[in-house]
This record gives sequence, structure tokens and C-alpha cells, in this order.
Amino acid sequence: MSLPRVRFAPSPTGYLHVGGARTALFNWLFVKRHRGVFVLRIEDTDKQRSTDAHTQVILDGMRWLGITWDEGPYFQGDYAERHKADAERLLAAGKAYKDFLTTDELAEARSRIEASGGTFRYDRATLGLSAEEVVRREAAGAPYAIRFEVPQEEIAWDDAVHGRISWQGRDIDDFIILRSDGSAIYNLAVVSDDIAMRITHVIRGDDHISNTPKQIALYRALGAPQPVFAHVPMILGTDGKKLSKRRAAAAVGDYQDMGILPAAMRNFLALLGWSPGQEEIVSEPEMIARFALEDIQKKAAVFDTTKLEWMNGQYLSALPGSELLAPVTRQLQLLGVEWGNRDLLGVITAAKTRARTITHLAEQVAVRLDGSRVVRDEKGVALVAKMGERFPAALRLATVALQEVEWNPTAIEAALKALAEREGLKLGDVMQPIRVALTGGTVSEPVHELLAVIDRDDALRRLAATAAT
RNA sequence: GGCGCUAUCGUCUAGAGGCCUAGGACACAGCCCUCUCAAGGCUGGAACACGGGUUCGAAUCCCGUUAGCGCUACCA
Repeated sequence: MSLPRVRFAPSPTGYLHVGGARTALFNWLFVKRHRGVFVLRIEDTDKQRSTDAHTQVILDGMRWLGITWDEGPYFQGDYAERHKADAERLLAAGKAYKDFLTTDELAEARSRIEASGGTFRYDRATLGLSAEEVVRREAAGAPYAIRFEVPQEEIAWDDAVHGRISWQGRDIDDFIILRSDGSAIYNLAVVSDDIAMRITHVIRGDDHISNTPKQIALYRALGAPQPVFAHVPMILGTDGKKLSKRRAAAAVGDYQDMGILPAAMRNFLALLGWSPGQEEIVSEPEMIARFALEDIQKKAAVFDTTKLEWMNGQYLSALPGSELLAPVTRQLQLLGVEWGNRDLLGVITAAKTRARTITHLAEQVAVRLDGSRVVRDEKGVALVAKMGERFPAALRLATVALQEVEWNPTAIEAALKALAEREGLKLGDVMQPIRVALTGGTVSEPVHELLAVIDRDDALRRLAATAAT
């Protein structure tokens, strides 16, 4: 195989859909595996919906995921002349014809046939105008669309993920390739561009399977070699319906906002519809080394956010705190937290194994930096209620006991254990009040580490203040 | 309606005729560890849509049924 050229061709509709992102990822993995070329083409033919801002969102999403492209972005709208020329070439070759029926006439014929219980098919013989009528309208300068004459033959291909798929030409209506305003219809534009850009492998969503025979017919009529097609399954929401922005987080940006790491998102997406074997956490080089179109699942997959978060937690705790510095900082700024010259890195490192998302981690960090942000959760409130007077008492004792202690985890732990023994308290009755006072909840790193990560003065002041209320 | 695609635990999947009393992961339950939680370890429940073939033997091959999805636009 000569070097493959693939393309990812999103429409700029305002966001990068996770399904699109995964299609892009599969294209990317394939190209990296075979050292090919990734072409990015923005399909902005729908002028009403396309804007530069929309395009930007898609590019940002791809960059965030680390999906890089080698050529482009090209804009389909820039190739209108070529599309038109291709349509006219087909017309001249007798492989397409002029259709003078107006959209109204077409709609009327359609509703008439469907009203009588029939199935509307475009049929040149019955819908086409008489020869005289065509001549008359053409002479009058009436507008016309160009319709492709679908050959009455078998159209089949060996799909890289599905195997052989076969259609009969007679099941496909002659479809319009050029509108009466001279602009190309999707199927022509795509084929024209893919030929011009010498695309060898078309890897796209399987909602395009039914477009494929039309496109193959166009490749044949245009005398161009046919690329390899690989149709990857869709991504569904938990409700089993196509993942949509209305019902769930369907945009890559949504997950970025939730505090998902790009590497985790990439890993999760790759494993939706593809599997390298038994492992769940797969590094990028490993993915590239093992990726094959033939291993892609045929069945649609449900996007399970819970598993994504688990995976993100794995990446989070495996990542050195230093690499979390930038994203956490960004979240803290969003939360309006100040940390002055405090050891942010230390706090992040202490809190990261218990967090599943950056957002969650940042909240944990915020509480350790700023006592005023402590809000008691349900379990915290319950514990305070249950302990009654013993709660502030424990805090008072701890405040005193920690006064002269060297501020490191080992010394703090020793001091608290000694305190518990001296007072005849269970260790938990000393530790839990401190945890609740400092974080508001009953979940955190070991208490001595928690204390050490907070400044001595700050920690003692917060304990005393909580004891006093 | 027509045409096409799909069908393994709740979810993501392994499985390319015997290695399957169907394996792993998430989630769930229990236990261990522990001041708590997370992580980790161990244990448990949980699936080959249904019906026919083919074969000595089928989750794997063929046919049908059912269900879901896609397309059927001068949308992309």
C-alpha cells in the first residue's frame, strides 16, 4: 500500500461531537500506524449554519485531544467551481441529465404518490418532462438541477470494518448532484473533493453507509479510483439513542469543562468500538502500534460517563502533580481562589488520588488553601451531630497538642496518637473531627498528611475557630 | 413502506468451529487493609436476542424471525 491519505470532514455546526471526535481519532490512529497523511476538511457548504467561530471550536477540540492534521484545514466552500465542473463533465458524458422540475412540482408529485399509499421514487420516465417541454423550458432559460443517472448494476464494496456490502443500482433513485443555483449537493462535493485530495481511505460514521453506493457510482462515472471505505459505528447515549447535545454532554468541550484530561478522553474514545485486547489503559504509542481497521466493532456503543470518570481518575493519580499544575490553576482561577506563595504542588499531590476529575480535584485543593470555602457535606454534618460536645473538645485538645509539634506528617501523626492514648480516646475520635473541621467532609488523605499540607498557623487557627463555634 | 446495517453480562468489550462449565474492565454487593475515603487485593451475582439448519462439535458458518439504528431532500 502506498502511503494512505485520510480525511476528517466535519461540518461546522458549533461543536465537536464525541462521535466525530472518535472518527477523527480512528483516522489519526490509522494514519500514524501507516505513516500516512491526515487531511482536515471543513464541510461548510451549508452557508447558513457555518461560521468561523464554529470552525474554531472544532479545531480547538481536536488540538485539545492531540489529534493533529498534516494538511488543511481546507474549506469545501472554496471548491464550488470544481464541483460544478465535475457535474457538467458528467452531463457532457451523458451520465447525468438536466431536471427542469421545480421543487414545488417535485414536492407535489411526492405527496400525491405518498397520499395514495405508494412509495415515491424518482422515475425519469414518468416524472421527466416530454422532450418538447424540455426544449421549450431550456429555450426560455428555465432553471434546472443536474441529476445523476444511477447505473442499473450491482454496486458493492469490501468495507474495512463490515466486510462486503452490496446494493443494486435499481434501488437507488437518480439523485441530484447540482442544484439549480449551481451549487453541489453533498454526495458530489464529497466525491469531487476526495478525488482531488487523493484520499485513499474514507473512514467515517456508519450513517454514511447508504451514501456510499451513490458515491461509488460517482467515482466510476468520473473515472476515478475508488478508495477503501471503513464505516465506524455510532456512539449512543445511555438511553440507547444517538448521543445528542439536547439530552447529554455530546460535545468534546463539555468533557473538557467537566475536568477530563485529554489523554483519558482519548483512551476512552479509542476503546469505544475498538479494543487492543484485555487492557483498559492503553498508551498512545501502544494504540498506534496495534490499531487496525479490521478490529473495529460493527455495533454502536453506549457512551458511559462513569467509566470515563474512572479512567480519568486513573490518569489523574498516575500523573505527576507538576503536570496537573496548569489545569488545576485554571480551575482555581475560575473559582476565584487565591493561594499566594503556598505550595500548590504539594496540595495537588496530596489530593489527586482521591479525585476523578480536574474540577473535583480543584475543589479539594481550594478547601485546603482557603478555610472559608469549607462547607460541611451530609456526612460531615452527621458526624458533628453525633459527637455533640465531644467534637469541639477533640478539636481543642488537638490544637493544644499540635502547638509545639514539628510540622511534618510523621511528627503530627505521633503527636495525635500520643494525644489519643493520653486522653483514652479512639484514634478516629481525634482524627475525624479534624478532617471535618478542615475539609467539611469525612473523606480525605490521612489526617496527618492533610494537616501537613495546610500551613501550621492556618491549620491551628482553623481548628481553634471551628472548636469555638 | 423500500433498501441497507447491527445483535455476547446493566455498560465497554475478549472471542475468527473444539482452548468457553464464555475471559477482562466499569458499575454493583461482600471481605481484607485503614482514623476516614480513595487506591490496591480477594470473593460474588450478572450475557452468547429467538427459531431452524450445516457439522462429530457453533457465541463463532448459513437461513428465517424479532428488535434497534441509518438512508430513502435541489440537508450534511
